[in-house]
Amino acid sequence: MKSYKIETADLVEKVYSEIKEMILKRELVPGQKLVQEEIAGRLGVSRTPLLAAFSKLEKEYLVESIPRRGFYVNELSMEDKLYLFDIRLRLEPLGAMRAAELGSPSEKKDLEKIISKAPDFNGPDGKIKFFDHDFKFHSSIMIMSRNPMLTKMIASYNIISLSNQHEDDIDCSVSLVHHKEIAEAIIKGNAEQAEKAMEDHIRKGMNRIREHSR
Amino acid sequence: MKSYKIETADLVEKVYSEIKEMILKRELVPGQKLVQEEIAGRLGVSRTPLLAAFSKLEKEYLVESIPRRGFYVNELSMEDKLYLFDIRLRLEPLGAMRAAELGSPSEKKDLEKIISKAPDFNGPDGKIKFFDHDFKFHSSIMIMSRNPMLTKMIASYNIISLSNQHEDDIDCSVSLVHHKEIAEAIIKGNAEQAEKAMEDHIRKGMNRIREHSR
DNA sequence: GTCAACGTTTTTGTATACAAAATTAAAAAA
DNA sequence: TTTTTTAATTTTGTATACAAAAACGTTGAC
Repeated sequence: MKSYKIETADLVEKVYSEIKEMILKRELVPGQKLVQEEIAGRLGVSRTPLLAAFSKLEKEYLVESIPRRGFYVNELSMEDKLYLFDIRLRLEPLGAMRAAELGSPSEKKDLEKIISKAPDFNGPDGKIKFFDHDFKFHSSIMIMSRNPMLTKMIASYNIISLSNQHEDDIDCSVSLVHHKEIAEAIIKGNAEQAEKAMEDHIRKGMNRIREHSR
Repeated sequence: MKSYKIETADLVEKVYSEIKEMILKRELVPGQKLVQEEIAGRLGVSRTPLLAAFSKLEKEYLVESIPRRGFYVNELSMEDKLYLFDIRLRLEPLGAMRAAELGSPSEKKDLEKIISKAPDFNGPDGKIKFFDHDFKFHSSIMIMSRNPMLTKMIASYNIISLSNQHEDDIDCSVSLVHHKEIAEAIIKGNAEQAEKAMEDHIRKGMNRIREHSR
């Protein structure tokens, strides 16, 4: 049945964020083919807005289009991951620096809260919870940077980076210590220290990936 | 008449680049409404691939979607441009550094050639020619960086073209001196120097824009 | 002459239709 | 059995159809 009521302001945008979220939540996993009718059915839309949403996601490296074959959740090779890290290694420290300079007191309080209210990451779904926490932490810093373009860019890179990360190559406890250091520098308003701490954090992640490949 | 032959590998991509070119060449001007049937007719496609192309362009900030109103060519504000510059200031030095480390001898020769074969930028269309030259110079360094994501990112955000658009009286000669310094460092394989020189160059451009706003 | 109300036309948003390509399944050959 | 061929099915790419919203024009009131 064809319904001609306009439910949302922008269906393409809605579909786009829903798929993005599904990728972050690992309901859609790297390498998986996105069969259009299936996804469309699941989201209750037709293929027209879906195509537009896929095209947006493609620009963020979240999905890959293989002509005449379809769209796939992007699966990063080792090299791809390192390329992405090279970029994150430059951009996230910038974000942290700006966050220290420009973040509002209330934002700083929220950041503090994210750190202190971190749940327990042991247990069966601990890794998933950690991914979620990690994403939230990084995102909120980018938002604090007051550079909306940077925020959007980093958000998508982090999603694809996280979704391609193997569960066994993360070490929550180490990351949490880094996070705390970064947050402290930002809250203090020490831009240089925040930048450096973030750079360190990303570099460690990069090294872990590099080691894991051997 | 409905033709069901597949002419191109990817029509969305083709339409996207055609519109992008029209915008960058100012055949479509900021603020202009992109009436779908009209553009579709002009490009000989239907509105389905057009919507996807618009959605991609929206992610690059080249067009803006106003729900139920349509798509409009977007004009970047001064602030937006500075946000982009902040990003560019981090990414292009990275590209220059990697180019110095990883660029092949033949690529270095080509870069040398771009510098030495620079045309005369005086005269009526000198500005256009300079933009073209500038774009080629920066792009080829990004390609030399061997990081395809970085290359695509810089290209897709049109960071280079957009930064220039703004300047009515750029000082070619200063830029050309910078370019020469950057190229020399890259050719020598001095990564650190290349990085620094590029950072300097971008920062100068940024300052020019900033001053221009007052 | 300005403005409001109403009808007409255009344009958008989204579903659907359908040819061609890709995939899968089935049948035939080695 | 394994491989190859061929037919059936699914899926993609893109045009088209059509309801709802927006834009435009016209008439009539003030």
